[in-house]
Amino acid sequence: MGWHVTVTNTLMTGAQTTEPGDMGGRLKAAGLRPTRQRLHLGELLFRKGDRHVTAEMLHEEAVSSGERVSLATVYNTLHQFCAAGLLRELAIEGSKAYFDTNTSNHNHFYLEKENQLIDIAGDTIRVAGVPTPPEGTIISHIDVVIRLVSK
Amino acid sequence: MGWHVTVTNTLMTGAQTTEPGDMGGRLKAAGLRPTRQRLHLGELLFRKGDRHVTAEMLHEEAVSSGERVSLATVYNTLHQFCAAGLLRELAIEGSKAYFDTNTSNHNHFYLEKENQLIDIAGDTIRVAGVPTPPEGTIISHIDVVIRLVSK
DNA sequence: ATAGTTGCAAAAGTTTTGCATTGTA
DNA sequence: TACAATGCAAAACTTTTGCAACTAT
Repeated sequence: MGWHVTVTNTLMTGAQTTEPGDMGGRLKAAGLRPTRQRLHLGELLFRKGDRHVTAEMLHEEAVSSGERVSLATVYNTLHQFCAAGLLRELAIEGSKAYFDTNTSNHNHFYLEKENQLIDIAGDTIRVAGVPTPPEGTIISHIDVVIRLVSK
Repeated sequence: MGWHVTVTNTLMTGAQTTEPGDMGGRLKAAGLRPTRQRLHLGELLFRKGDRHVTAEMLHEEAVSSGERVSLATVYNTLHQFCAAGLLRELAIEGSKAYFDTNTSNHNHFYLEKENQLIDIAGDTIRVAGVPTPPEGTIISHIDVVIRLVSK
């Protein structure tokens, strides 16, 4: 059995989230009440193009920018946004969840030293040779993480 | 630019860890003193073929089998084994580290419902189209996790 | 002795839960 | 007024650290 793979070389250029629009509308469309905290967190997440944040980072940012919000609410909001399809959760490192504002199919470089994630556009990397999944299961999604170290 | 990939379909059959041998020797070879706890944890890890464990799971197993050992020591031991190249740490799920007794290059199915990992032999999956890493960095390692859900 | 190592109690870090409060109809 | 949804303090869970006890010269 053969296979053809066209190799491209594209990094994502950021800022291709669905249009920031008015947060209120977006939240309602997702079935979430547009509360003060959610509006503020939504602005922080989606105003600046594609982002990879931890709960701790977003909380710090919210507090710095003047919003009174607890870390617990940031966690709950991030999970609600995930459930609503506005965010995707990434497992990159034990004991710390990252949330990605880009929910389309794509992959990541991870710079271990800097704890930094860089998007790789979804049509760049090809994965071939995936075995048939065990009986009774189907593939939900394939994660590829390319771990980088300093040269 | 073209590419050929031969698609195989191989799951790992387990029990292909480097020979269990005597743990004492293995630990010494890795530069670790063969203490009672390390010997016992090493037996649990390497006697049974390839395994994917969390610290909590291994601790529970050790205690059940009669060893007096704290969870902290299990963590420390797992990390020492990793540093010595006897184990590899996997980031599969936020906030829980898995340790794999198979340190060779291979990939994983992850069954979300059961929290179960299944090895896929290293020569099965091919990843093509990886972009050039950012200046000053090199690829240390590519993780592919195929997430499964019940049909 | 003593220099280095080990194992664990306690501390730190991360995430989830329970419920008083708020918001909506 | 009733009913559901929200936000956060507190609880739970996961991991790391500091140091007393131990080991091997």
